[in-house]
Amino acid sequence: MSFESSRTSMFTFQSSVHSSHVLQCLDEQRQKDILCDLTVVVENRSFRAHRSVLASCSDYFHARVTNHVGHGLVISLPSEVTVAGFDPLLQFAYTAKLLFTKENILEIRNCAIFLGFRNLDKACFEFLIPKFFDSSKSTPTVHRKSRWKSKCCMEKSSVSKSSINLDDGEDNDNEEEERKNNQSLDGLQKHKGDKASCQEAKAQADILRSCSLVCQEKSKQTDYSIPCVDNCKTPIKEQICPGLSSKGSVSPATPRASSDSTDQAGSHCCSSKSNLAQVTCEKVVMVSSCLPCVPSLPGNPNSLGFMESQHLACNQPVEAEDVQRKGCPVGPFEGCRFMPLPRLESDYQPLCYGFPYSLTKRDWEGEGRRSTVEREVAEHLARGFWQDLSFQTERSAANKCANIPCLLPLHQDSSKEGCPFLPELEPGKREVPSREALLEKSSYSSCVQSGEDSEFDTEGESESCTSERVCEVQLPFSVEQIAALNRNDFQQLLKQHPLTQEQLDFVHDVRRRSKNRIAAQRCRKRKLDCIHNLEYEIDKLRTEKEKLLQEQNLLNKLKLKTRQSLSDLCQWMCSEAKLQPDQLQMLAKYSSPDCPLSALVTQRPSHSSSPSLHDRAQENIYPSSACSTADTPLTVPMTDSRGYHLTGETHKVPCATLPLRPSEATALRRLADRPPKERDNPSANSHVVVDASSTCTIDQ
DNA sequence: TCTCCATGTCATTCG
DNA sequence: GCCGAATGACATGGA
Repeated sequence: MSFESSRTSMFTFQSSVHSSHVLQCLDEQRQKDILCDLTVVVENRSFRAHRSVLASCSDYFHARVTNHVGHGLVISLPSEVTVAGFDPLLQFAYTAKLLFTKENILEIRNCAIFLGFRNLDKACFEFLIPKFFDSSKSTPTVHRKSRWKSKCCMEKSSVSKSSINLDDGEDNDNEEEERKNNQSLDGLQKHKGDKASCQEAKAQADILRSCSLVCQEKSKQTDYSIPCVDNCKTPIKEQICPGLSSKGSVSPATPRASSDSTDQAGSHCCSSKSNLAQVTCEKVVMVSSCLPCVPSLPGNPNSLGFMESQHLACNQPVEAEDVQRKGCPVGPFEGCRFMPLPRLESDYQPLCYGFPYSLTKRDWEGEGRRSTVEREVAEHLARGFWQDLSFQTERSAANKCANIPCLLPLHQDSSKEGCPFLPELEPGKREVPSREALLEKSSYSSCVQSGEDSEFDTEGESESCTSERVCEVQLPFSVEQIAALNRNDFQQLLKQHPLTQEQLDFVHDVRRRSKNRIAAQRCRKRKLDCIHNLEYEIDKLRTEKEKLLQEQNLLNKLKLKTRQSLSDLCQWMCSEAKLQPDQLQMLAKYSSPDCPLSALVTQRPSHSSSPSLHDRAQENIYPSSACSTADTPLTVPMTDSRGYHLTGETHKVPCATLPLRPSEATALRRLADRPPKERDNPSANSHVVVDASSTCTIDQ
């Protein structure tokens, strides 16, 4: 398909359609029993197939049919292989899609291991089975190497009797003989490491070597539709990355009529609508081939769906961002990918041709909304794709690309490692093809929904990619560039690539929406952060408020006690001073209504009615918090039972500071400044000292 | 069937 | 006038 000449003039055309078309035709032939040269009997049920196809997918079949000449080969599989397990594998061999349910995945896996089906072990089973089943349950370990292969190609010390029979080259139509062979195979597998078997194997080393050579030769072959684990470094570009041709060019989107297989597979797994509804969450289709070009992204399990409905189109584009950023993904999963099946039977619609993945509308629209298993599967596969590259990206970035329907020049920034999908390119020479080359060699086709009705509403619409609904835009650069470049660089890019108005509109629209999408995400994140901050502030203020209220209550109590103490003190002083009513009124005049002195106007002090200050002090009515220490005692003159002062006797009350209003302080000052003779009080030597801070200190 | 939530997109405003 | 960012409003689909 390709030819090479000098490097300057060499061109390579690589069809992205061919492999899929061949596989599809083979499947159709199989269904019509055309050119089928093999009959596989499983549980008394016959399956017609092409030995070359099965040999390409299965080590077991490869070993069984390689040296077989002639037609009419009948291979009866042992009891370990069941119809439920083999039928999906056969479908997989012809469609690269494996449909399975939680119920039959174990059977499929066992059959796959037994038959040595490639591309299924780690990518499919190692993760899914533990996920499907309770982790507490012991899930069988999936062997990376098939039993058959491990025996035939790796364990050269053992050989089975069937190997001998395989080499005889005779048609073996005898079912009984086949069964014997199968039993031999089974016995070989079951008694791995068996000493006797090893000895027997040594005795038949030549036959084993023959088998080993067959396997090795097979591994070297690259013309299999499904890349092998062992030869993943040299897969057929066309098959694995159909949209990619050499030199980093991209072939036109792949028209692929795979709906039949998908529908058939879907109907196969779901015989009834009710059953379908029950198992949809667990039903996964695994697709091999082409998938590395449309990888899922780590941290973005939802990117499986990729395309929004608005962007669904027939020639679904390749996720160029991923390819660009990570290069051609080559991982242990060999391009396998899981896609949940539609949840409803009605969703089994004819698929959109042109894209290597047969996805229904719902599959593509399901971005961001998948079940847990689906997400985990996607994450698993995504990690598998990129784990070696340690690629990290945010979901936004994934969405950014996932929603942008644009075919891109692949491997513009491929992995530094050798990209097996670009075997013709030397490292460091993977350049972005020129615009002319791109447009000439391939179609960087981007199907963009031109209208609002971008969904595949009907089956007919889903199959058709009419020009009324879809406009195809070819771009010489990637969507990632469109979205990621700054303004100047973006303008520079546009200058470098003269675009049509349609292309410009598309590019600007993509850029605008991409920017806006990210902005919206930022905006929402800010909102959430703001809300969280406000909640924190609210809690903080509430706590502070409670604290202040408690302090306020304490101060109120202290205030009441202090006022009461002052009132008592004033009463005592007035009684001691024997103030006249006019004098009391004068005091009240300078006091506020809530001043204790105002009570004196209407209430004549009475020695008997109110306890003396001494008594109050003895009762320790003064709050300790407001009382002074011994350094600032409140010295109260002692009085006798009649109220007269006992000259020279004082009593220190542990309260010194009494908050007074200015008017009160003034009144007290005047009272204190009265000449002793004006006071009919023998204790003329007692006086009141009022300091400037309006606190009253009574001293003698 | 309704509600909630996440997300993308559009329209608008502002710098 | 263009562009980017921010944001409200709306639509959509899954849970």
